[in-house]
Amino acid sequence: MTELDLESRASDHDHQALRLWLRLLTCTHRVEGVIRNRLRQDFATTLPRFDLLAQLERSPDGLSMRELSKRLMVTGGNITGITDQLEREGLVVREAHPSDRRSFTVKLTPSGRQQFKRMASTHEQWVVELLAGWSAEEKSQVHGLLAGLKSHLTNLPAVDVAGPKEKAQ
Amino acid sequence: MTELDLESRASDHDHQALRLWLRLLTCTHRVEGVIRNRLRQDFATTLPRFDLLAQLERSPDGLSMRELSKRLMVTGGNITGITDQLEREGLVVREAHPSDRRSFTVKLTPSGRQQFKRMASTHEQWVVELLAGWSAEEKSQVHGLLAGLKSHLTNLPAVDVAGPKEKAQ
DNA sequence: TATTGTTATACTCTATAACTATA
DNA sequence: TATAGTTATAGAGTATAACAATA
Repeated sequence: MTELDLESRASDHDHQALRLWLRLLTCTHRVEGVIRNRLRQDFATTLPRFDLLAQLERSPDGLSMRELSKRLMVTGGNITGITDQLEREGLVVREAHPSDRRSFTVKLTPSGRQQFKRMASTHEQWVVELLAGWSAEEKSQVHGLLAGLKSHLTNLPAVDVAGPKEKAQ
Repeated sequence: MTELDLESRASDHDHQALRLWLRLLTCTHRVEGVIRNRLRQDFATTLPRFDLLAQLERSPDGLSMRELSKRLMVTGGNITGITDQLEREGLVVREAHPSDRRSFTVKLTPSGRQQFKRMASTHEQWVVELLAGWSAEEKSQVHGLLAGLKSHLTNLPAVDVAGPKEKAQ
């Protein structure tokens, strides 16, 4: 199986960008797949749920549904669904917004915060393990190189960008 | 950094891995999202369909369903579904296997090959454009660095790996 | 009128498992 | 019994659109 991945798609050619992209995709998907599997097996959770909790952990005052939707770059209906699950399980609560009665403030419960911290610490160990193919020096190099790519991607025309369509203006 | 004791250095490296992973994930997802959007808008197709065609393009004698399943690393039922679509659209055909009557050989039709070539060339231009944040020299660096990560990931215990569960033995 | 959030719905992608036909 | 492929089903994960309440 080692040689028969997506990357082999372009192996006959000398197309640098394409070969690089396929290798990048292969590596990222493999790491992501392991993390998804382990989140499910060890914590009975998923990446979007984990990401939502991670956002809340960084915002002790809580976040509105709208703000969560923007940060996770998915549409509101999905945030409603994930929040419903997490609230049922006692990890988060919706609190009434003090001044805007349309809005909720979603917060971690004490138990949710505690559970998330445990998950996050395990998750970080996984990432350390999975990226252990790189030395600290190499990690630093890749991190720097990715900064350049990231800034290039950020300057792309918005029409191309992934995620829900923002209303123009 | 050099001033820190071993313990904080280790912990700093841990955060390094996590930060690097999040940046890697962000960049990859952004590129992937753009490509998915454009495949849908410009060619009314999807990444798995594109990948299946790409495998067939590299195998002029065709591939069995089982072989496609292994190469795309998804289970057989999914290959049946994608192949059904592509066959309905005239891009591929199932041919009887000469000696094994259980098996099909899936091949590109002439029209499918032509259409795929057009898509693949456009797809490559997209990748070139999206990775233009890196110079040729930087692309080459990243490609080399990813080789190290890829080989580390390949040596992970199979139990962790993403994709369908292979029958042990 | 615009915004916040919910509901309903649909589509893609993927997995598991039961099944048929053949080896 | 084992394998190739199909079918059926389920569940993530995501989007769009219509809607109610409120701003």
